[in-house]
This record gives sequence, structure tokens and C-alpha cells, in this order.
Amino acid sequence: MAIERTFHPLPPWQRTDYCGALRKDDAGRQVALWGWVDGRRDHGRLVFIDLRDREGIIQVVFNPERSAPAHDVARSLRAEYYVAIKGEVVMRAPTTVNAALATGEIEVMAHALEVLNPSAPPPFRITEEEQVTEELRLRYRYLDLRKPLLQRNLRLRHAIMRATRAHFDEHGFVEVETPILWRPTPEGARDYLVPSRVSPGHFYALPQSPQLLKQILMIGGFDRYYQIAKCFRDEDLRANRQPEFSQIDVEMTCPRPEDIIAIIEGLFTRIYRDVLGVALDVPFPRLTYEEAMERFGSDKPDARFGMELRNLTAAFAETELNVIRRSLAERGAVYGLRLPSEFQLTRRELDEMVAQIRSRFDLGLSWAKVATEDEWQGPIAKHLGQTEKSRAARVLELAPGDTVFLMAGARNKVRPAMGDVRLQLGARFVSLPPGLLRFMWVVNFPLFERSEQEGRLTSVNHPFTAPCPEDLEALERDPLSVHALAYDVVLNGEELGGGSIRIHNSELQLKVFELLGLSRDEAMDKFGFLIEALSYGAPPHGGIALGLDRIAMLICGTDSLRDVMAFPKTQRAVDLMSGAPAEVDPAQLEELCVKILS
RNA sequence: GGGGUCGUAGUUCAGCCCGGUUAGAACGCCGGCCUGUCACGUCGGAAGUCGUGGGUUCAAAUCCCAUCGGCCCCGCCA
Repeated sequence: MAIERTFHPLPPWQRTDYCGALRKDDAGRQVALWGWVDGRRDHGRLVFIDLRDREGIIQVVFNPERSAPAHDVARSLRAEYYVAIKGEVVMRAPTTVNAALATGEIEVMAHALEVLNPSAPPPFRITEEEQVTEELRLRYRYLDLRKPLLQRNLRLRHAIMRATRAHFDEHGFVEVETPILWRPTPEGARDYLVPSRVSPGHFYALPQSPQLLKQILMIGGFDRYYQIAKCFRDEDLRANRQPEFSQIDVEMTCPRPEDIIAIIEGLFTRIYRDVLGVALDVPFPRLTYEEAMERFGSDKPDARFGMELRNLTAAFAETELNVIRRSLAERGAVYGLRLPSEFQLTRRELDEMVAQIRSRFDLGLSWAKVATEDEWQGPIAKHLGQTEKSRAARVLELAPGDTVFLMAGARNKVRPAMGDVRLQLGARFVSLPPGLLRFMWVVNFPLFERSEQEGRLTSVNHPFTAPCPEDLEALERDPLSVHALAYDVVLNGEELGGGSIRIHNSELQLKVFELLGLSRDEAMDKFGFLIEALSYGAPPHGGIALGLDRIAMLICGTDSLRDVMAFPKTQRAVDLMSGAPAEVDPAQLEELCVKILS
């Protein structure tokens, strides 16, 4: 057919209502609708169409006695045709009401119909009932987006962003945009690089976060800044990690940690109230890093269930068991975990868990079943002395039928491994109420940790984090003992964000770089602009950054980031719809002075 | 970089273990009939590079090897 017969760039009439928004109060009204054909039921004479738009579905009836031309066209409609109709809203006869539909008490008796665009048969039905592979969903993202799940999730995400902007606006924060083309940085994740045409051999990096830019905005006098910022990290993907994601980025002048904490508790309160109508309990509990590791074996504890770790080092002080004695001699520690008797693992499952912990953490997990306080069964049971068994039983509050897990070794290795065991047991046995929200702050992080791979100190947070003032004197003598003015906000075992008070003194900043193995010259080369900026009356400042996508995941009740992003990438960082990344024309590369090696 | 899992009509899946009919089903699609359906019904029809490549075999969707792609995880990443 000639294009001029089928291409209608302008609508034939204006829409009066959304399909899914009509209700029985609208009965008697003449309406004009646009929407997709969700389904067609053709009875030869009567034709029924389910018409769908973003608000929902309504049934449209075509009766040849009402309009023969419209009825004729209606018979040719197919799934996902985009059509405009005019008609009258009428009450359905009581026997024909569809209780499954919000609009089920009414229908539209059509007298005019225009096909605005036909559709090829879709590769899958636009309904949540059909479980289609993620690959196909991503390839035809525009069709998947029409489904209720993504419609709902992206609108919830919009509501989160709206609440965020309102909250910060009301507290005097200014939203400032920062560049996407920025400077490569040595620390942190792998950068996405963009070659510069006008400076051959030089590259921009897409920002991993606007960290330094927001600090410089404080130096630049904005006092209170926020931004919903796109961030980029070229690392491998996970269900909850995409290469490009959004942060709610915040910075303020002269804050105490409690000022940031209060602002963010206010933000979460606002988001949960506005988006879900849920009232949060504030303030959130605060745990020190040390306490979180000691009790949960994690710096992002899931406090929705118990089964906390217990320190059994004292209980095992006089043990005869060789493995444990050896690790205690090396200033190691012993930790235990109690699995209550109502939860039982088979021998096979226990063996699998032991093997898995060995391969992932290179640590030996031991277990025993408790018959009575002094009578344990299992591979290690007969090697355990009476003293440690009864001491451990007291600390862990063991009861007959319980399973006890034990692990000995260096504290900083045993605790995360036991934390992992705890999470596995929790996931396996504890059924959590869906609406349960356990927010918390984890504070008093160490400033540095030792990187085994690189054999040097690295920042736990980032190199711009300020040390606690009372630890300053230990900075050079014992850097690992220094605590940071840093705080993470955690919900249900998921880290939602983290922040800190920053270093605003150029000498201290240079000292920290030095401790991280960055010479004064290298530091000036890579961060000279920051050091220099700090020397011009930089006010003390600090802030936080929150993962918007993760917040959206939790609000939407999904465990995949792809369900809260309009156009996500696959695990190989590919966009299946557009085919990005793609090869480019050799002429483009030449202009950029870029050569492909392989 | 490593481990696991999946890949068969447009879609969802069966068949694969134990090699041997013309590779089936449902939904969808195409055509006919049907005035109250809403998972409409009904009659008929079309539809397949069994992800790809190689090997074993008289014979491969089926067994073996490699490879590509989706998902989950470790490493990596706040």
C-alpha cells in the first residue's frame, strides 16, 4: 500500500480519557481513546476488543448495527495494533460484568475506529502470565515495557526521584549537574574511557561517581548540593550491578555525621511515605563496624533474623583440638553459630556447605549436632573436650537437636565466612515477612585495610575520607588502627549508600595519599586540582551517595536491577535491543588516533 | 578469568539418560463459520538450520569436543 495511505502522523481526534481510567461514573459519556489491541474476540457479528494503554484495559464493543464501517475494520484488528476509537461508555449487563477488570462494570460501544499503526505479530504476549526468557524480553524491550510490571516499576522509580528532589529542595539543597566527560582516576573501579579527538592519545573517563566534583562544589560555595547522578564502572555485572547506574549524590558544608544521617533518614521517611504510604521508624539503629562484623560477620548486616555469630575464643582457650589450638596460637579467633533444632540439614547438605566454604574462603567449617549439652555428634565431636563444649553451649545457648557450626582462624577471615554461612542458613530456613524493613547505620569504619593482592594499604571507603580526629596521632604509627568518619546506610542486608566527612586540608590529603603508596609527585599529577582547591579556604565538608537503582529494587520488591531500569544491559554489558557496543567506522578511529590491536 | 545452568516451530515446553518412524503438544499465526465474549468457541491450514562448528557411528535433537548467547554465582566492583 502507498505510504500516503497508511502514514498518519497526526491523530484523527483528541483523546478524552485513558482506557484504564474509565469507571462506571463515566457511563453515558462520549469518549475518544487511543491504545493497543490487547486481544480480539470476533463473534462474526459482535466484535470485542480489549484496548490497553498505560492505565489499564477496557473492553470495546463493535456492533455492525451501530457502525458498519467500524465493525468491518474491527474484524481486521490484531494484537498490538495501535488504534483510536470513539464511542459511548455504557454499563454492562449484570451477567456480563468482568470482575477481573478494574473497568469490568463498563464497556465502550464504539462508533468510529482508526488504525493508527498496525503491528507485526509480537514475539510474546503483553501479559505477565507468559514467562518469556530474559533474552527475548531485552531484545524487544519496547514490548516488555508495555507490560504492567515495568510500567509499575518505572513509575515507582519516578515517584522515588520526585520525592528525593522535593526533600532536598525543601532542605535548601541545590541540584547541580556535573560532567559525564571527566578525568580518569587511579583508585577504584575500572574506568570507561572516551578518546579525545582534539587531544590525540588523551582520554576522558566517564565518572565512577561525582565524588571530587561535589567536593569542589563545596569549595565553590554551594554549601548544600545534591544530584541524581549517572555513574559508570567497567566491572563485571551481577543481578544487582549494572555498568551504568544512578546515585543520589549529596554533599554539604560543615556537617557532623549526625547531620547527614538526619537528612538521609528524612529522605527515606519521605520516600517510603510518598511512594508506598509506609511510615518508617527513625532514627535507624546504629552499629559500629566492629559490632556488625562481630555479630553478623558483615558490614551490611541483614538484621531481619537472628542466628548471630558468637565469639567462642575464650570458650576454646584450653582446647585440645589441634586445628583450633594452632590458630589460637597465631592470635586467631573461634566463632560459632547455632542452627535451632527446628531447622535440620542432612549430612549431605552439611558436607556440601563445608566444601563450599573451603573453596570460597579457604577455611575449615566444622559442625556438630547437639544431643545433650555435653554430648555432640559429628566428625569433630569426639575431639572436643568437655570444658569447651559446655562453655560453647552456654555462650551459644545450645539446646538438644541444635546444629552448631564452628570456625577458627584469623578474625578478619573467619567473621565474613561465618557471616556467609549465617546468610545461607537464613535464606534456607527463615521465612521473612515481605514488608519487614530493617534499616541501620554502620559507623566507625576503619580508614584503611591491607590489600593482599597489592601488598599495600587501600582505602576502605575512598582516599578523601577524613580520619577520626582522636586517631590522627596514630596515622603514621599504626594506620590500620585509624577509624574513618564514615557511615553506611544498610537495609535488609543490602548496602544502600555510604558517605563520609572529607579531608579539607591539603597536607592531610597528601599524607593519606602517601600512606596509600602515592608519592607527592604522583598525587599532584593526578589530584593536583583537588589539593590546590583545598588550599583556597576550602570549608570542611562531607556527604553521602545512595544507590537509586537498589532503592528502587527494594521498593519494587524485585531482586534484579533490570526490572527497575528502562534499558538495562546483559551480563556481558550488551544492549540486546540496539546491539551496543558496536564496531565503528575505521575513519572514526583514525580521527581519534585509535588503533584496534586484535 | 573461573564454576553452574539453560538453548528444539513465533512463544512456552516434551523428546535427549537408553542413538533408529515423517521431531510432537499447547498457545500464537493464516483462512472459514459464529450477536455477549473476556484464556471466546468451532472447522481447516501453514509453520523447524533441534544455538553454531567439528567428531564418533551404517545412523546424532539424542553420545563426545569446541564455540556462541541468556541467566545465577566466585574473582572483580561500594
